[in-house]
Amino acid sequence: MKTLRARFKLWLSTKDAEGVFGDGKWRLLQAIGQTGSLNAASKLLKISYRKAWGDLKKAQDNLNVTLVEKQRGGNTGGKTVLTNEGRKWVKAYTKFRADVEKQIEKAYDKYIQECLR
Amino acid sequence: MKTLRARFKLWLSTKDAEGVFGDGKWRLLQAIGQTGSLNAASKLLKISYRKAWGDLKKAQDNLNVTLVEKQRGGNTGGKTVLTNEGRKWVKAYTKFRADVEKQIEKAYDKYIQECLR
DNA sequence: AAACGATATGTCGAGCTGTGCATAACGAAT
DNA sequence: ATTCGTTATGCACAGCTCGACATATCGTTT
Repeated sequence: MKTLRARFKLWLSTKDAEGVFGDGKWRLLQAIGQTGSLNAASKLLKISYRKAWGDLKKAQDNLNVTLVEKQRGGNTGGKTVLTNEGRKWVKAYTKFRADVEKQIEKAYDKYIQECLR
Repeated sequence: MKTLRARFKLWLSTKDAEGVFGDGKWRLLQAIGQTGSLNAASKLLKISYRKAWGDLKKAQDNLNVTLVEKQRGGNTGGKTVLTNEGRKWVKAYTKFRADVEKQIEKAYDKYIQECLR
């Protein structure tokens, strides 16, 4: 038996749309929070701007929540910053995800490790 | 805000191979247990025999565990049945998965529901 | 008004995964 | 020996996702 480790993906869906919020969008919001720009955030995460933009749109459209405030123009070209709502989501998902990860580790030790002994 | 629900994917990986065991392979083993045949199992799950066979191989190769006993030939053509080891894995993963699902529900209620109120 | 950099959005191609198809190999029962 | 249904395995094709390009738009600053 090789050494195993539990892995997971976690996300939220609505009735009509799958993957409305998850790790990717969570990281994106965090990066936006750090950089104040969607463009910079995409570079930070090493994903295409195209995808970052699409992900953000998908989240906001389906959740009907304003996560960020976007602004075009200006000498800096524009910016994208988190709203309070957006920050609240980041915080909530951070806790959610951390808790789930921990529980999975525990469940793994309890049920899977058992089987390998 | 639309109604949300938490979703997840769960699986096990080794250092060299990703997705060595997970929901798909778990269901496959269950189906093999029910039908006594890899071919029948793939039909039951509505996946191609090609994939079912590949999945099973991947699991066994990477886990170094004999999950099933395969037999070719005979008037029935052949069969595939679970070994004790295989049954043990099914049971362990069943509990593991159920536990994780429950914990995720709880974490969702605790951290996400909170945010939406 | 000109310029600059970020947002906004469509499109084509590359990569991955799974399905379908084709073909062997197998071996107990007849 | 022939038959029959299953396991075994390669390969070409379809669908989907994401990345790379290509533009268009916007609006503050100079």
